[in-house]
Amino acid sequence: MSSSPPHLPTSTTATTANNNNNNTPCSSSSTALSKKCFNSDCTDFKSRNGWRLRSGLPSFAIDAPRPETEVLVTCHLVEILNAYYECSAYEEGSFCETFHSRASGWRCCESCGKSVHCGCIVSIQAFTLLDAGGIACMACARKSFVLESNPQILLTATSADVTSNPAWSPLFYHAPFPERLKDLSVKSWSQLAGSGPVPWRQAPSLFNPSAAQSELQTRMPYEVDRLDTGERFSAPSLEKRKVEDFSEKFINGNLRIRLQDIVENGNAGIIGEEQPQPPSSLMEDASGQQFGITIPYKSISESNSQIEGSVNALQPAPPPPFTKHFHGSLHNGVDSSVDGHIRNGKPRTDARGRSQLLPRYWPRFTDGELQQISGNSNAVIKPLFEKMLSASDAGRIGRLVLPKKCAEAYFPPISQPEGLPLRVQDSKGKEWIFQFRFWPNNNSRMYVLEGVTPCIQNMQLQAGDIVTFSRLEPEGKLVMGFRKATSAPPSDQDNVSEFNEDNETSQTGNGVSTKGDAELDPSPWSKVDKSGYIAKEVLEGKSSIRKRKSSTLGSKSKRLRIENEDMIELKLTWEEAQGLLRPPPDHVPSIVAIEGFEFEEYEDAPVLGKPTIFATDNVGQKIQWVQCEDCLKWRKLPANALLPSKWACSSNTWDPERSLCSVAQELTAEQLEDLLPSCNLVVTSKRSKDAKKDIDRVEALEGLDTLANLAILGEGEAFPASSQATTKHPRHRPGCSCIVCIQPPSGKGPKHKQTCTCNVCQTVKRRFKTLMMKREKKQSEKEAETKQSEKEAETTRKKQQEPSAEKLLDDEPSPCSNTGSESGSPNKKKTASEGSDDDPNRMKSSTSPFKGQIDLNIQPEREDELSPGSDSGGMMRMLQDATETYLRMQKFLSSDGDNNPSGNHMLSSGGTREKVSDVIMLGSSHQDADKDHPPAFSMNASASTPATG
DNA sequence: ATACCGCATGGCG
DNA sequence: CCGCCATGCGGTA
Repeated sequence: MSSSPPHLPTSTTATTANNNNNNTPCSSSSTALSKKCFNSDCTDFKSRNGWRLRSGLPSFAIDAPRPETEVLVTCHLVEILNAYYECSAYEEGSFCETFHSRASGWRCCESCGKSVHCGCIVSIQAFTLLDAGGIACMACARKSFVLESNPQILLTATSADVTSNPAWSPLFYHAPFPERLKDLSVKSWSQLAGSGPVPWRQAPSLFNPSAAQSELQTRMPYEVDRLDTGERFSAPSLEKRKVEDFSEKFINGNLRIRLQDIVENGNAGIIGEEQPQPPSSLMEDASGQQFGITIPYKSISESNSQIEGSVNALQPAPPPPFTKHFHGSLHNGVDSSVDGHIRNGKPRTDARGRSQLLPRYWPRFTDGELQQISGNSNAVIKPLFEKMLSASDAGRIGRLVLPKKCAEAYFPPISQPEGLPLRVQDSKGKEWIFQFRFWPNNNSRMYVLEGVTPCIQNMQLQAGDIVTFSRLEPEGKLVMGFRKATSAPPSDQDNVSEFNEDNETSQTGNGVSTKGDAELDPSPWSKVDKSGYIAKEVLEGKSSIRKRKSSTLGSKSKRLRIENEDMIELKLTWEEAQGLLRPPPDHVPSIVAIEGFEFEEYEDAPVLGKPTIFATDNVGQKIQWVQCEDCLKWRKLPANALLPSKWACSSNTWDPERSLCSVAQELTAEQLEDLLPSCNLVVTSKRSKDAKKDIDRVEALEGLDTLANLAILGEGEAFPASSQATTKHPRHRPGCSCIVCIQPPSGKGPKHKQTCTCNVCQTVKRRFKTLMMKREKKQSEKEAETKQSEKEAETTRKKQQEPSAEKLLDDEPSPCSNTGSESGSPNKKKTASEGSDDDPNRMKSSTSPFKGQIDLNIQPEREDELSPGSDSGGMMRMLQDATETYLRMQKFLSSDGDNNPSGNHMLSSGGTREKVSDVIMLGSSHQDADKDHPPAFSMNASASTPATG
């Protein structure tokens, strides 16, 4: 199997392009890009996100413009196949005007006369093809974009030169269109799709080779029949639904193309058709226009030369001896060839039936597949359909469920359930005989191929792989090929990669390879795509297909849409996260550009920057607040100050006066309080202000930490992080900082030893440590709050003179006694919760199985999120560190004025909340009898005395 | 018990 | 609501 792009940028082509053109702005390496925009007019070239060819070739593998005859091709390809046009002009859609200005392909809007370049990825959304011929710019088209009322408009398409290149359509799968263009592109695509490159329509001559041949002889080499369907287009848009809606209108409404008219008159205004390419090979198949194009458009003749020229130019070799005419046969939906397929008194397939073959069954043969199918013969290959193997199909039952319409359209008619044996040749030329039959099913039929197991096994197919059916003309032999599943979650045959940009292993095998199985990827599912998606997890075996509809477009589409949204979200946060990366001290990073991304490369691991709080001071100057590691005081720094992860007052070179921890904090507690929420981070706490402030801070840190996490992920994973799709549970969104998400996908990459000091591992460790510290802090705060609550409760009770009703459950250290004193750090003891506990806070603090111990030690046990045994080794060490930090924090908080004494967190909410006593009780008992007043904690002045031994 | 066959069921578009 | 089809399931060999 050729893993190289069989379509256009075959490796040969790409290589040739690179070799032949000294202007190649880049090396052939995929990792070292020069940064020159092909657009000579570009003045705003920046490193922007590009995408990778499905072949895995660098997206810039296609060369810069070449001689005029190739310009179109080249530019299209370049545009289509790569994102090298990364200038703003490209993104803004003005690329054509700046780059294509001297190229052919310009047309004028029939309405306003505006020149529009027809045939590049940028312009594709800018015009629509008029039914009557010519184009209309989108502005004009929209004016009359009343589909139902104006059947004239629709059929958009690309200009002839574009339509000649079926490869461009896939671009929509990949092109990182600016969001604002998406809708437009979708619409355009819809139209384009509607005009649809459908090489593959009903094969009236399927079992009538002569008919096919005659047709072939009367048609252009690249001619392809137009389908009177709106469904036979690949729907690369991000929202297939739109496309489908459109197609429905297309089919059912006035937009329906009158194929017959087109065919007969040749000028029905329908432009070229485009072969829906297998998404897995979209990019590779730029030269696959052998599917042909029918361009009844008046300019077809003039375009044909271009087309052919383009094709030839793109092919690694001169036009193959064979012509893979993917001619569709003419039919108006009731062609005679299927007239014999009468079942139940009605035509076997009516026009609509044939025209409504689901896109997922569209054949998406790659050039390589076709070539290999045809071998060196002059056979004409007619791709019929393809189907992704379901678990059932690939299972041992040996029955391959055939899409009904496909079966009825392309397989011999059968009238008896027993069907008939069907001889099928596999990609290696081996012949198999399957029983083609059907089952009555709900007044319908369910077609199956029986006895496919040997073949399936022979081809080493599994669920998720795709079997393709094609036909050799004129002999009419059925050929069954296959395509190993893409590395991406293929999920569906149509639009397998609507968004996924993974192109590297898009075709791990194709069933038409004649090179034997050796080239088959033995574990196609284990491949990890660029986005980190582990297909194996998704589609491995039956489980992946188990949910039978999970592989349908819809669900996948939704999922992908979500992922796409996530990608956007992640991208944003990624950028933010980037801001947290700091070079190691005294390190000057070298800048490397990888696929459009600029990276600072450090010899040492970059460190996570100290999270800071950006603000604007009273004079309007942008500043940031950073907290000293040691004294926990907040210091004001210039906004542009880059801080290491560890920062202390002593590093305050910006404000020498405050470079000592002893210097008072500039920020008042109130200011800090105001400041912290300004982080725009979620504050869910309903606690008192004092508590809230700290919570906020924690939240802020958490948020930052999450960002840092992204950095971690980005660091460890392939860039760009924004394209990473999580294979984690849906709950784990990008940015999720849970322990699961911060781990590299299982099975991905080499295992990291515990002693590994790689960036990822170190970062993860840091992350864990930070996590622990945060939790320590939280816990401590809760403890303090709880204790305070108890104190107040005690006080209240004392005041109420009900002390005797309380039962001492446990000793509790006094947080008050050690305020501002490290030496007084309490050996807090938790009280076991007895009876009901309406106080959620206390509930939490009471859940510890540990009593009478330093609460910090029980932290890991209390943390649901953390498995106690998850890191038994370093846990205590981290906890010790955390403890130190916590103590410092306590000290800081306590000494930071009266506004936020940590021990004074009043739990203000909750009607049953305990009042806080300011009296330390020794040996007093809790009042647990009263369920409305859950037992309060008693305080033990003897903090060092554990209650439990 | 197992495999196969044929049909039924139900999710989903 | 309907049709498709993935899969379940009972009957049979």
